Amino acid sequence: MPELPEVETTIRYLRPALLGEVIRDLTASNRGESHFNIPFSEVQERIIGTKTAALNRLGKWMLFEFLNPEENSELKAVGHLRMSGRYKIADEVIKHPHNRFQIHLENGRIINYIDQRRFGTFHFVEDFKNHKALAALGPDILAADFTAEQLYEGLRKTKKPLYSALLDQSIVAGLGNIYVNETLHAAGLHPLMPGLAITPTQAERLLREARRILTLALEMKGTTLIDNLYQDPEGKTGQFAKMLQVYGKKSDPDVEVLKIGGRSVFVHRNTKPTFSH
DNA sequence: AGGGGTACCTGCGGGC
DNA sequence: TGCCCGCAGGTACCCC
Repeated sequence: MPELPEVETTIRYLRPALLGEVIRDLTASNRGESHFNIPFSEVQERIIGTKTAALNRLGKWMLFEFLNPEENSELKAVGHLRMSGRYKIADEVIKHPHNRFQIHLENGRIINYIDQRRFGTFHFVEDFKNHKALAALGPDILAADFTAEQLYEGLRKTKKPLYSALLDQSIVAGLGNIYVNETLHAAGLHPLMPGLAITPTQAERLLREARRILTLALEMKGTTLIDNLYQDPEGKTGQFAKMLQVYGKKSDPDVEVLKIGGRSVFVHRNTKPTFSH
């Protein structure tokens, strides 16, 4: 589910709720212990009594930093929402069959982690550099110093179709299925075009359209589709779904559904598979 | 090395 | 109605 706009929206709500607040307790329910990479009792030992010092985003990954004020020691964790994770800020432990764990703050607020499919992760690390997936991550697509030239270099190295190359988080981080579909459509490029066929002009257009779409999606607090699975930490749904041009439009006669790497890809019939520019 | 297929888990909607 | 299949916004791992 969540891609860059949903993760960034989540972080923007969580930051003011978490930063500087002492964690009084951590509880789990509905098999929520499975989200952690160490035994739950150890998670509790480590995190209780700390306060959140930082929360940042890299691609779709969430980087947590906690501080133990007494020992003056640092604790780091890497979180991922995967397909169905979301956080919900409340004054109680939300009654929900998918409420997996809860961060209880000294001020009475409770951060609930809800995840239908339980793919999401909350892994403690010695250092962010040691985290395999983070270490392999390419530049964040919204990073100010990421350029169209870099995107061009990244894409032309692979013979993968553009669709797969843009999903590849080691080339550029942050895009998922929805925003890749929308970006390719807006840029007028066919998902099956080989990455190595990209031109500098096309890479520039791709980056410009991706950033335009992501920025708009951010303003609209992300995309919520089936079952309201994605909600921001205040429980509101993202409004970008109404802006989608191709993603999920399987009943639109102007949109063709392809299968690439086992996933559904939506192409407008105006988008020609001729790979010239 | 890179790329494809599959697994992880739960629930929903469509077709029969 | 009810069952079975396919599908869902992501990544990790195995295999060639």
